[in-house]
Amino acid sequence: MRRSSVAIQRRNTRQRTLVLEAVRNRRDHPTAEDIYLDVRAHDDRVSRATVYRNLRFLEGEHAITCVKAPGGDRFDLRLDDHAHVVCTECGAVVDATVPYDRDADDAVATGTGYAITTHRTIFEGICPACQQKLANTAN
Amino acid sequence: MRRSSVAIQRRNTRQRTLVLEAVRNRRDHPTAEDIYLDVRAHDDRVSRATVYRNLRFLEGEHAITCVKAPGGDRFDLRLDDHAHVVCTECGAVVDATVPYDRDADDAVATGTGYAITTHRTIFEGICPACQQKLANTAN
DNA sequence: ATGCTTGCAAACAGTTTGCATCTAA
DNA sequence: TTAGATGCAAACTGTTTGCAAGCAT
Repeated sequence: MRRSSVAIQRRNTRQRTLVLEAVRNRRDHPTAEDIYLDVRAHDDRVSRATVYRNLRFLEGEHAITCVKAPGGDRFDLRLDDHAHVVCTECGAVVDATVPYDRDADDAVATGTGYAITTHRTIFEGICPACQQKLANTAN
Repeated sequence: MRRSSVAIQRRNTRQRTLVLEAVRNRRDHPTAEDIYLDVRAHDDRVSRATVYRNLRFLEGEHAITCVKAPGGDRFDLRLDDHAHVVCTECGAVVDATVPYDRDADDAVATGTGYAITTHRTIFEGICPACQQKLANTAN
C-alpha cells in the first residue's frame, strides 16, 4: 500500500553538501553571507541563491538552526537547543551558558493556548573586546 | 562647571508624539507599518521615514522595545521585560506567561564575560486559530 | 526519463539615508 | 537663531523568486 501523500524527495547535491559542511566547520555563528563565502572558497560557481535555499532547506530539516540577530540571521549546527549571546556593539554571537529550560515551553503552552514547539533566548550585552574598546574611548 | 560632552537635545515634535501614542494605544505587537498606518490615520502627511526614525529613537530611549520576528520587527510599549510567543503560521505575537528570569543575565555574564544588559525570549508555536485551520485541512 | 536543483538576474520587503526645508526651543 | 526633525525619494541590505538548463536518482 502506497502512502497517499507524495513523499518529498530530497537530493544530495554537491552544493547542498558544501553548505552543510560549511556550517559544520564553523564554531562561530556565521551569516548566510559567511557561509556563501566559505562555499565559494571550495567552488566559485555556487550562487548565493543556492546557499540561501539550502540554508532554509537544512533549517526545515532541523539540521541547522537560525538565530535572528540584528543585521541578519545567523546559522548554527543544531546539536541541541541552546541560548545565544549577541554583542550589541559588534554583533558577535556566542553560545550562552544557561541550560535550555524545557519546562518553560509547557508553561507557556498552558498559559497561552499556543502549541509551543521551542523557544529561543538571546542575551544582549557587550563582548569583552568591545568592553575594552569602550573603556579606552571613555569620557 | 559645564559638562564636557554636549547634551543631546530631543524635541517633542507632533510626529514623535503620534508615534509613541500609536504604540501606546495598541495591545498587540504592531509592525512599523502598522504604526505608520495608525499615525497616518491622524495625520496623512507623516512619512514612513519619520515613523521608522522615531521608532528607533524611542527604542533608544527605552520607551519601547522591539521584538525581532520573521517578517520584520514588532514593537511594544516597554512596561517591563517579558517574553513573547510568535505563531510560526501567521506571525501573530502575544506576551508569554513566564516571568522574566533576571538571574539568568548574571549567570551568562559570569559564564561568557559579556556585560549582559538583558535577554529576550521568543517562544515559537502555533496559535489557537491556526491550530484550528490546520486541523480542518488535515489529511 | 523525471522532477528536484541550480545559476542567473531581477524582484522584493523592510529599513535607512541624503538633502533641502521646516520648526521646537 | 539654530540644531534637531521632517518629507521625499533614492539607496541599501538581506533574502526570495521566475525561468531555462542541469543533474541526482
